[in-house]
Amino acid sequence: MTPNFQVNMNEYLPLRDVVFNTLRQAILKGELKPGERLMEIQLANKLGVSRTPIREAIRKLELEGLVLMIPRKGAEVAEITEKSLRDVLEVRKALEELSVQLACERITKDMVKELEKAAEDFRRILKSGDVTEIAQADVQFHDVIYRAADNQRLMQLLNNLGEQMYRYRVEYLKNPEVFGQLLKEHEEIICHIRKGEKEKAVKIVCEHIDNQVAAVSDVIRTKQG
Amino acid sequence: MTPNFQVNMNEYLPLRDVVFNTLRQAILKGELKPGERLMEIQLANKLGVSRTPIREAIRKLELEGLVLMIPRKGAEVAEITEKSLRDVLEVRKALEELSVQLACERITKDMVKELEKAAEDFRRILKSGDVTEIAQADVQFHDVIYRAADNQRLMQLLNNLGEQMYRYRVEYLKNPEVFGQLLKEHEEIICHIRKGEKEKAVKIVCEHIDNQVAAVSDVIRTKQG
DNA sequence: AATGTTCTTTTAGTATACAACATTTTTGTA
DNA sequence: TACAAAAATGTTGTATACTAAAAGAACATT
Repeated sequence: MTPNFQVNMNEYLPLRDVVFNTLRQAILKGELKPGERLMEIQLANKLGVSRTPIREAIRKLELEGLVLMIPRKGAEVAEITEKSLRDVLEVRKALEELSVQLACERITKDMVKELEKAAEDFRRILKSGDVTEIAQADVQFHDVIYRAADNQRLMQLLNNLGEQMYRYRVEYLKNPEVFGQLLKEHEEIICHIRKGEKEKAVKIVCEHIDNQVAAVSDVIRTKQG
Repeated sequence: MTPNFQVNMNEYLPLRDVVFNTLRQAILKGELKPGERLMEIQLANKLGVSRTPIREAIRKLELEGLVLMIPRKGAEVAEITEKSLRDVLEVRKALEELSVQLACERITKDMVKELEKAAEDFRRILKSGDVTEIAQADVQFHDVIYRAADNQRLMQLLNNLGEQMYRYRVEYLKNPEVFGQLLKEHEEIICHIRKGEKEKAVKIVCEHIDNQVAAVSDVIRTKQG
């Protein structure tokens, strides 16, 4: 179910990737705040490694746009403005549309079953009320759609864009009113995908994202204002 | 008068970025072929630097999908399959659509002028017949549209996706029949953007990309078959 | 007191050394 | 001759040392 987290004990992970994931999570969860400097020696000591893996991890974060490099000065966590978030969401909407369109065309019987199972899991976890778990279950559901779309590159980009919004998605889910809405949207999406009704499925996804855009904008404005 | 050191600052590029650009160009131009191993010491000697900047450059190429890392083995130039290219083009089409849509909504008078100038340049360079220059002028034209869309993230992704196709775009342009077609499409796009005719502009762009998909697929099949 | 200069400290940029691991080759035995 | 085990070779992964540059503090000069 979760190929990304099925960690094989025999599988080797270079330190740079461990550091990369650690720093990324820290940034996305807000533990490292925008504007904060990332000092190599300090981070190296804190994580118990040398500067080399730290540097290589920062190079990757740089290309992801999560950190900003200032020549001969160092790296700092990139600022997140309302505009930068709007930018991300515009792109994400276009790509979510594409993924659901492709899923309609390419989904297999097995994938439909997986999708139904993901929706079932989501429904169950929704009752628990644990925001983190709900967010994860929501990601799972969308991940099945991404895989059904059968486009590696698209999946990679969507995962990336999704993670960029991590902290805001959690805020958004703290409002229990959206639960029912989300569930309904999931059901509708499944229904349309199963029947291959491309236009209708795309329409639902658009609304889905638009709702998020509105909610997230609220969160941002509230935080800043 | 105190000399201005800020200009010098801007001219400074870390070695890793020089290496990054160099390797990237080499891969995109086909000098480094798919499957070829990237050995750090060898590259370091060749470029006259130490291993560190080479490694950091490879980290960035890795995240761009241009090289594939095999743990404890090293980096190799990523294979380009017909499927991986189809994947890229599907995403690119969705994002080009988005960019032209946004451009219709947001373009300024100055930008319209820039766009006309870019089209004019393209027309002029087309006559020279130099494929590399034509490709560059085409990129310029699209770049103006990207900027008019006023979405940083979108621009970054489109530039990246565009570069992935560099070598195939050049092949595509070797067929002089496409020149007239391209020019016509540019004119039409400008016309529609100026009038803010979103749907029509999007339609042209779709055709534009679809043509490229067909042409590139041909090139791939010919090379492989 | 304000300003300018120099020295110290800190940090990134780069090179190199060393260890862990994988692959290949060689050698010994059946 | 074939096959397996062990050594040799080469490459990456990680740590550290060295250099250059920028920021900040202290001191001197006006």
